[in-house]
Amino acid sequence: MVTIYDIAKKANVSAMTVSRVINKSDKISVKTREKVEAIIKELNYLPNSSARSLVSKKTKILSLMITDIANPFFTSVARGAEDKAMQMGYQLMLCNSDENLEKESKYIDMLISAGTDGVLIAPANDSSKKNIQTLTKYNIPFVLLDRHIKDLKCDQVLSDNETTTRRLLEHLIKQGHKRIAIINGPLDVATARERHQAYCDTLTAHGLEINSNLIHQSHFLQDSDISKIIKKMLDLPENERPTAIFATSNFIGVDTVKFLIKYNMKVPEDIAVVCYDGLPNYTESELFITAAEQPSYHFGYMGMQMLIERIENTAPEMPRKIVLPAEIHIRKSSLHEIDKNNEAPR
Amino acid sequence: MVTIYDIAKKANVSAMTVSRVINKSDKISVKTREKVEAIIKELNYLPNSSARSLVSKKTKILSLMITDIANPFFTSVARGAEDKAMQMGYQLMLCNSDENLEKESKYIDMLISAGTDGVLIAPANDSSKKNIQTLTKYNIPFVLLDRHIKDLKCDQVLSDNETTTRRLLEHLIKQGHKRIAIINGPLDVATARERHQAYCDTLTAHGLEINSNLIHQSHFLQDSDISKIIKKMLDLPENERPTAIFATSNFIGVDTVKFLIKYNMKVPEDIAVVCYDGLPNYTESELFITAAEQPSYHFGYMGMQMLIERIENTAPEMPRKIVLPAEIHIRKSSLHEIDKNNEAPR
DNA sequence: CTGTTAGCGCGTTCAC
DNA sequence: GTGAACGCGCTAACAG
Repeated sequence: MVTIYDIAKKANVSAMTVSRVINKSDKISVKTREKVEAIIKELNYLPNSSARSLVSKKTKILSLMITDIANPFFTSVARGAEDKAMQMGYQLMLCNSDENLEKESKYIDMLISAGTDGVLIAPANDSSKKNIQTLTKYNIPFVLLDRHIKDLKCDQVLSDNETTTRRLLEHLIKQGHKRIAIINGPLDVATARERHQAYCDTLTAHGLEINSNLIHQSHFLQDSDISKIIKKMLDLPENERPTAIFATSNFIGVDTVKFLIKYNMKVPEDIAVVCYDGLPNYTESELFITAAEQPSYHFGYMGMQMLIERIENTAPEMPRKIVLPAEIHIRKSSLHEIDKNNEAPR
Repeated sequence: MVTIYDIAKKANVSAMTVSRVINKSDKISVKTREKVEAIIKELNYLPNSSARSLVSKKTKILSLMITDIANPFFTSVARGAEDKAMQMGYQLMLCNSDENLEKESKYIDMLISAGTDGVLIAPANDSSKKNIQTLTKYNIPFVLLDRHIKDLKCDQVLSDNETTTRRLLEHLIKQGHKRIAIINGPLDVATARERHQAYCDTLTAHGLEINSNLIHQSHFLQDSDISKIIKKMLDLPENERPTAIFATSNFIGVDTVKFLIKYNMKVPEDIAVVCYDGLPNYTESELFITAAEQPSYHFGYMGMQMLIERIENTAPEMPRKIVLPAEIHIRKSSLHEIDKNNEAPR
């Protein structure tokens, strides 16, 4: 391994001078700088980050903690985060918590041990607060991604859950739907809770009843057990069955449609579906599900930007909150005027 | 920051004893071990990886270099790689080269500087050899992923390009197709080259002519300019037009179908399509494109496993080569007996 | 402008 | 079983 001493010896200068050249100190004569730089190139010298970090307490490593890289939302977040990190001269450490607190905790410990400069984190759920406070104990800056945590003062980049949910539901209401179900993630996750609240508020505001038979929780991972939930709702008497379903995540939305069809329901004729968050259009066909498309790349990109600004002390003292709007794309899964006569009296 | 000295002082032992406890040395009395362990827990001590690395020359950081995390193939690879790394107590550094040699080179330098213990790498192209040799110069183990590089002795986990290509084409040939086009990635990428070779070999073996008007190269990123290529082929006289197209990657396949439809061609009636590598089925509908589905998760998982075995010296001296088979899924895009009379004489 | 000294936190080496 | 001294590669602080 080549060290600054090897360079120093060959250049007839001290190690300190080499260090100064590497760190672009300006108090170096042009002649020695050029001499040293030439030898650095010749010997293919690359600084040892461990040694540097030991002194500087900085690693130039940032971390991204997400709950599932297989979810296209987070894939795109990762892409954005990585682009920004790279651009600013940082490396990115990737961590998948699988919505699991213990895994998250283990990762946090590893990240602290590795000396990460900062963490962009989508917490598994509200109890992640404890894991995040471990970061605080070590003075490691972090930015909350997608999922808010109560009473945690920090930078965050979030989705506009209230507005987006309301707009999706009002689209359904405008189509004549009165019995709208929600299939949600666990309520100890902020996004699920906020979407739940907005769901209740919007129905109430439009004079619609909130029926607990139409409110269901699953989870956000890919194999969420939607089948049972659908079955349960289809078993309701016809005049209590939902005529529309609000799915609060991409995977939930896809599975909802899948199982509706499996149980011989027509979408949107029998039951309409709208979905919070979209999926990439890989297929040749038109997209089918009405979805609130999120700017996922920017979640990662802007989250990283805030994190780096925080680390490099170019950010204002005050915590910043970025709320990214979603774009509602109305598609076939919700485009069907329901038959008003079919509506049973309440 | 808590150090072993803080622990030592509180436990009335030397730092060395603490170090031995942490590293699970057996030459420690049970009593002191327990005392030290209690204080470690109490003080939330986490070892400083930089200091450790400086001494041990190991970081417990592995790296994954891929060309695009937005490509579902690599997303899944990343998932597999991360799972294995985590399981074995390593952290994963993620790098996107964007099929770009310079970006790849810059990343390699960063990784060396960061002291990565090993790299699982899908090289951008044949010229990546130089970047990879930099790793060798620093004695950093690596495993080639997906893309072979000539005369590079190393562990590799690859796709069975020859067999898979042949089976896809023979399926088309069996359907009666005689003019089969190929839309490929750049030929300085091993997978593209091998699929090209297998394409030529298979056609020849079946007595079909190899027509340069039906051989096209684009690239593997998402916005590959397939439109022009399709247009060019549709501009051929009817009796020279392809009746089927072999797309050598998932994104190419999707775009091929998309633009065929855009130019008013019916798939598969006018032109059939088969594709090397699949895409996740997010939609409610049946998948459409006939595809060779690759076990992408295992590319990552097994690649990491080989890498770790190499690092921990539990691997045989000899380089290992794992070839993972793809599963051919025949779907609608290629299920149409072509009209034999429509075949022009040659 | 350049060099010397000391120390970052830990593990290796060699004593006891 | 335990401890003291040294050095990993680098940079901050000071000296010249």
